[in-house]
Amino acid sequence: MADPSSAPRAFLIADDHPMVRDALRTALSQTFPGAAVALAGTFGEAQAVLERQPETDALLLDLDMPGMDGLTGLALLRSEHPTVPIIVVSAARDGAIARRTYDLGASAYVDKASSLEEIAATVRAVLDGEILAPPESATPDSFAQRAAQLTPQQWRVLALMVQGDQNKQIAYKLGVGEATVKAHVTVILRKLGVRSRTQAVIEARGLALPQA
Amino acid sequence: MADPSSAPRAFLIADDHPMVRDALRTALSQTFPGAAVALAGTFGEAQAVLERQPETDALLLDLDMPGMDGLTGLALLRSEHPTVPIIVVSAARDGAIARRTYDLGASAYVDKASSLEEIAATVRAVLDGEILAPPESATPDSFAQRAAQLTPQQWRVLALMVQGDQNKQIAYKLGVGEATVKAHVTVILRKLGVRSRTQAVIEARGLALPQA
DNA sequence: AGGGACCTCATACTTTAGTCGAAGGCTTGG
DNA sequence: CCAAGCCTTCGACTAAAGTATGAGGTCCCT
Repeated sequence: MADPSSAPRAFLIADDHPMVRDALRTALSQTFPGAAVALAGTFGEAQAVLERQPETDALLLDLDMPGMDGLTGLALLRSEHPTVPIIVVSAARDGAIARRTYDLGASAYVDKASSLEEIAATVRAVLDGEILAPPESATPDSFAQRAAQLTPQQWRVLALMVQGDQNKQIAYKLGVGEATVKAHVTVILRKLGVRSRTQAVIEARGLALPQA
Repeated sequence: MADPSSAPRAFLIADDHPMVRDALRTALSQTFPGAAVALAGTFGEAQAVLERQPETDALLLDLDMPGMDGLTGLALLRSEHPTVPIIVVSAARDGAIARRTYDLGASAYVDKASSLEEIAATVRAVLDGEILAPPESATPDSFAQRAAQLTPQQWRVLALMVQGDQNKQIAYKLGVGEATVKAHVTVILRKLGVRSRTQAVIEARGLALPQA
């Protein structure tokens, strides 16, 4: 470990709690001297930062952030920037969620109750190329797996569907025609294995919040 | 106000997230040099610390901590140590909760999304003897209120909508015509103040699983 | 240069969703 | 009694959602 790999690291911390951001930034700065740490407090900010800085070495992502509906946002970031490793930092001590984050391509999952040392160690492991073991995907046909088949634009459409937007509004927000949105919706419904927009929204929301 | 009151301050931070504890401790140490900051990760620990150190100048208390049932724990601490000002630090951006914390004797309520500077300012204000005024009056019309106006049959329809059923299926399950179901849906949407079935389902599910 | 995945859009169509007006039953109070 | 109000029901109509087919464009990989 006597590796002074002075490659300057670039990180992005996405969390809506300033306190958590500060704590994580401090931890990363100490563990990786000279690292550039970007901060984002909303889903949109995180997207913008990644857009400007695609070479980010790791993204520490909080699932409970304004603008991203739980795992939907994670999936969208993953499909937009497949090369950026994402370390999910969540308060949910629910094992099921952890498993689904792996299904959606997260590199690691750490509980917010972890110490900063543990988190730093996890980041280091991810930078070393490890993908912390997905604990045996039990459900062979989980919704998360089906959802992982969506393309970036399809995720964007789904994200807006989940917010209750209609096709016309989605088309406007994405700057495309309504026909295009409909085409995407059709594919989304087929990929998710549901028969209506409402069912898709229910399932996608189930990604964010544990089932009832 | 040019008071270099060098009286060494004593604080207690009660939060189950180590990161949050660290961040708050750092903030307090910088704002109040020489301050003694105790930490607690559970309700029981907080109780023990207060028992040993009844002269605590302020307690920063997270409502979501193991051992205390939300506001119940706050009330208990208040009755055990009426002289210790309590600053509630919560993630719930629900105005109703904030109001109730004041009812139970909290000196201040700050959102976890606040910056460390804001929190430090709040602590200073409380030390100066202020009890921050319980702000806004009301949740003007919560979704629950709106939903309470539904008739029994409308509730049945909504319950099936929330499960992803289509009007035709709902009609069959309730033994009525599809036109009837549609009529109910129209009224439901108006009462809930939404413009589409999807939005109604989103809101209704948020009612069952209260969370962000 | 070709194949493939993705995004885009148009047109035409079927199905579902949602609105409007109206009727009948039911209870309540003047 | 009977009128007023609410609930339920429904048909006819308009709007939105979803499907099918085809097609043109970019980008990337081989």
